[in-house]
Amino acid sequence: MTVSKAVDVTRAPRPARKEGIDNATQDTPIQLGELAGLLGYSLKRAQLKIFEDFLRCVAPLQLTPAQFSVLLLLDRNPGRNQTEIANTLGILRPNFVAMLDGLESRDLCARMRSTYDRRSHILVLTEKGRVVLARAKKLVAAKHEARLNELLGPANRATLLGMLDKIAREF
Amino acid sequence: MTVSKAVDVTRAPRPARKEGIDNATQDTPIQLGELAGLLGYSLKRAQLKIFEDFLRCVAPLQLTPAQFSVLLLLDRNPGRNQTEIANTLGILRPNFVAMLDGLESRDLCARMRSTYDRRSHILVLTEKGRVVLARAKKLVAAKHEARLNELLGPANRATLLGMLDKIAREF
DNA sequence: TGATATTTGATATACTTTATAACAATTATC
DNA sequence: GATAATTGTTATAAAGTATATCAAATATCA
Repeated sequence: MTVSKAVDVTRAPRPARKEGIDNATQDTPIQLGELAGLLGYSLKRAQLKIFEDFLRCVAPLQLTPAQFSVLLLLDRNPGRNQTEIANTLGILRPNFVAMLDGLESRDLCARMRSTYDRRSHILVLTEKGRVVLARAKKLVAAKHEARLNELLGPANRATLLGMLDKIAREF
Repeated sequence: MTVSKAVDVTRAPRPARKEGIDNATQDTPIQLGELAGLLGYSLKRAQLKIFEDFLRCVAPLQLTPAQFSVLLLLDRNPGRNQTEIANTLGILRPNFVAMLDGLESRDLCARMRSTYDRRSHILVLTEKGRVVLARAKKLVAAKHEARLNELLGPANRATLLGMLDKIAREF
């Protein structure tokens, strides 16, 4: 229904050539044009690639990047509640509930009512959570980040990280 | 229901101090820890920031980054069909249909049946589409990319772009 | 040539991510 | 002590992303 009437887009029907403009360009690669200079475009494509690789590397542990980041934060910051962890990661509190449900049902972390503010749930890693996190760290370092180092070199990798952090913080 | 029993996580109830571990850490900023060294994490945060800014800068034209990228490709690559454009942008063909419906309903582009392969829809920018794209390019260059140049400097921006492209292509 | 396979755009559908409003329980404020 | 704010939660919706399937059209090849 959104399809317009059939129109010949070829500049002119040339009987001598068998192909119109749409066929003539078929073997030519599509030009990205100014898209190749757009930082946001490259950023998005690179991010997708890196998340794909992260998922592959850590597949044996069935952890997404977001789940891994939660476990990391819980390990480094004991005694924090849901709101604090979610805010730090840019996760909205309502969405963090289901995410924690998943981690808790796998016995990777636990919620405990704070005795000082009974509204809060203090988040802690379980023993299994610590084990899984340790394994995940090793996989990420040995497979994921190592592959990045191989591609960019340590110095470039550090430079890249610095610029990305600057954008994330100051932009 | 997923909430575990109330447990006091404070190491020991010390009567002399009014605050347990969960309260004592409340004024301390959360430590990102190794999260700060994870490229994927910084990449994601930076990408979100950049897309937010893109949306702000181009808000008068009501274009998302994805829509902008489609218009750019159509302008540079006349005579291509939906599959070619969608594949280039990493958009799945079924999802590209609704996206094109939106652009076509705003008279920014049009589908035309190819006379050489009547299965295909040749995509073309409308006159309005060209005008809107030109305005969008100016907004992006003058506001969005200019701000990035200000933050990073032209040389660093080019370096960043190069590394992101390398990741997107070779990783 | 004609039967079979492939391609194209489209529909239906589902899952994930992200976003907002509202609620009960609890705590803070004045 | 009344009112406001916070916490975790539920419900819900809008995007984004993914797969299977279909009819029409084209390609393949025996």
